[in-house]
Amino acid sequence: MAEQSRGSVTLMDVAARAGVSLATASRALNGSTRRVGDDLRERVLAAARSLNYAANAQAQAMARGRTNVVGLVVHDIADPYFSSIAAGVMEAAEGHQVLVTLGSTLRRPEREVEYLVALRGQHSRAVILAGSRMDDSPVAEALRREIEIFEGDGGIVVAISQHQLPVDTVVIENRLGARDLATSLVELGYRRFGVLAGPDALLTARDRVHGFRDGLGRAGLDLDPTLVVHGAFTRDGGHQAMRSLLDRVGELDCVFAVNDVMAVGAMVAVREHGLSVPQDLGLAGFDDISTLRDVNPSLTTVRLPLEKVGATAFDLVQTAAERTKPRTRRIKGEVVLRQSTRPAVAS
Amino acid sequence: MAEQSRGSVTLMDVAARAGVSLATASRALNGSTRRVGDDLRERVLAAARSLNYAANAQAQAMARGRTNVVGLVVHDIADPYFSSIAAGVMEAAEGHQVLVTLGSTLRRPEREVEYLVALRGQHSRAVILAGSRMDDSPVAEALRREIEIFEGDGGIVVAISQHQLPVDTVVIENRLGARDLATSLVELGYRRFGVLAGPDALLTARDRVHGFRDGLGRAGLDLDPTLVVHGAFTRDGGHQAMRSLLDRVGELDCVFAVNDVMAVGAMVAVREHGLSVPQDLGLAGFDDISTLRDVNPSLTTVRLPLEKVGATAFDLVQTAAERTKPRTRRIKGEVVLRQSTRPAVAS
DNA sequence: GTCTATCGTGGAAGCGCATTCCTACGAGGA
DNA sequence: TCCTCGTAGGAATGCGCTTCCACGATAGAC
Repeated sequence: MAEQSRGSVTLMDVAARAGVSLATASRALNGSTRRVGDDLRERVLAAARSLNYAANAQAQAMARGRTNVVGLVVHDIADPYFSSIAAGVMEAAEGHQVLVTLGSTLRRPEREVEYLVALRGQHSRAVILAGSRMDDSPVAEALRREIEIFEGDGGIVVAISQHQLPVDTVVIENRLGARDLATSLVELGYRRFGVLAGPDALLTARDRVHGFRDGLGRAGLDLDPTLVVHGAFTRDGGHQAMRSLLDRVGELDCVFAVNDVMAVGAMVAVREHGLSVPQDLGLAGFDDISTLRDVNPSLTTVRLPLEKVGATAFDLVQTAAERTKPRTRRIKGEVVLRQSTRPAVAS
Repeated sequence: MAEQSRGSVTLMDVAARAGVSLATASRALNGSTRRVGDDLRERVLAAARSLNYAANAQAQAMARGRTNVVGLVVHDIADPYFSSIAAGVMEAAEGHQVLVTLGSTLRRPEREVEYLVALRGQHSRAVILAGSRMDDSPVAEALRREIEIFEGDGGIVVAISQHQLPVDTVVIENRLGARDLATSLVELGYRRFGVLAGPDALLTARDRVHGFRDGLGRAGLDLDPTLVVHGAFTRDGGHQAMRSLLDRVGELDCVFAVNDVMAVGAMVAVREHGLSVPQDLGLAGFDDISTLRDVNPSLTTVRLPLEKVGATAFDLVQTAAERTKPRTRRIKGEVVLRQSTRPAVAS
């Protein structure tokens, strides 16, 4: 029997209908340290139900002085890398009575700061910054400053990617993964590598290049700097970067794109050029984006458990109370060799 | 010169530092009908800046009686279909002073209702339900009821997909798109079709099958019901469904998967069976998911402007005040013929 | 049988802000 | 010079809720 009154139903309405005080109604609905008699509790719950009562979350937040909103800030939600992480966060949050709000910076780093301010206004319990750090000191400085304020207000900040900020961080082992990949590729017999390196300012991209060079170095190989071309971290970026490498394709036997999306773009560029992967050129990516697992030839890459990354970040949020100093959780990637790097090694 | 005090900075702190009253500080910061002298305004703004003041959003919401939170509820944020829509919504929301909160139902329809309740508690200005309606009367009934309550509280509800609810809706022309696709495939010379149909309860899937059958019918062709197999709306669902069709592959010359993700799974199944697309079998999908545009052979599909869908939904939210009855915005798909349906027609 | 913990309940304060109402002040007309 | 009107600033109220405190009743201890 829903009784719709003008405006929304308040706790007072519920209390009145149940014939109890505001305090009792509140205690019955949200359970507190105080106990409420069974009969009254029942009456209150029944009243709430019949009135379709939904507690006003802002009023609760104000009265309690805290909320259970967790902000998640990503660079681009349409990018499967981030949407996988987001899915991991949301799944982990499931059943924990928290509301996840999602912000997308559209790849503009200064928006990260804006979101942080907005989330502070919301009195967010925590914010998860899920994107590569940038090599951009003014913005980084502003971010650092705003984080300090946010934490000063009692908020929790968790970062995903590099440990560049003095906060709990889920570190993705980009260097290690790229190094292992390089090692594996050398084992397969490749010797002359090109790299599609992504934006230079993006630390994730840079780490992967460094790690890759490292791995080659351990095998006694050099990476020719002129064969490292930068480009956007997207499919088109990979496509363009690969094209600019095509006239030197004779000097290469394998190309490493610093993420899968770029690798797919590169694969198209190679094909358009009349060459074949892996017959004419090996190709490897990074991330193991699940929607790209079925490209043909299937892509050699470094598998990153992205949903686990998100879940780990959420776990850091949940356990932040006990921390005394910034914690680090390392997530490793695992090389997955598939068809794009040698017919014989088809997975 | 940030002065960090215990707890967060309130408007009262700002007013005190500027040497004005609370009321004046509020008016200076948010501009109201009333004017504030220039000197005082300057003082207030300077004080706010130096204290790193961020207005408490819940307090504002409570005092004003409304918020600028817009809830977006999707079935699965890791699915590129939904993440594209989400990106469209968020981009459209950019600069409109609204906070988008994202909920993922993990494909459990009853969670849509739960989110609606939570968002009502948040006093959300609006909620966008971005997922196919289900053919599930108890849940649908509960949803309908909760929508009524939500709207009774002054909230705006916008749906994306089918116009099954009495709310503003962005209708995706699934039937029309599938019909056009069928027509195009018949023009290409295909005659004997199989369909990987997705879950039967999902109206989006069902509409696409119906539309496809419709298109065939117009060409005088029948769709053998035993060649329509259901399965999950995912890559693996497509893979399995295709496998179950493989023993009858001799009776087929083309398969329509009701979305791209399933089509990709199907393509793998076909390949694993030792057959080739399109030489042995044509294959078409639906959605034109951008990350899947580079599969090889490239996929014939129906392009859906998903970001535009999201943007349109947001526009409906923004213009909801003027509506007198549920509005409908129709978004059409466009057939894109690529390599998966005939070597000669490579795009 | 009285006295003191204990527990369930109600009253009321206060969270931070927008906003209404009120006051004081200055300017302009008579 | 006096009165009136317009305007800028301040005090106070209330949004819906949690929680501290007070109070009465009940139960256990002596």
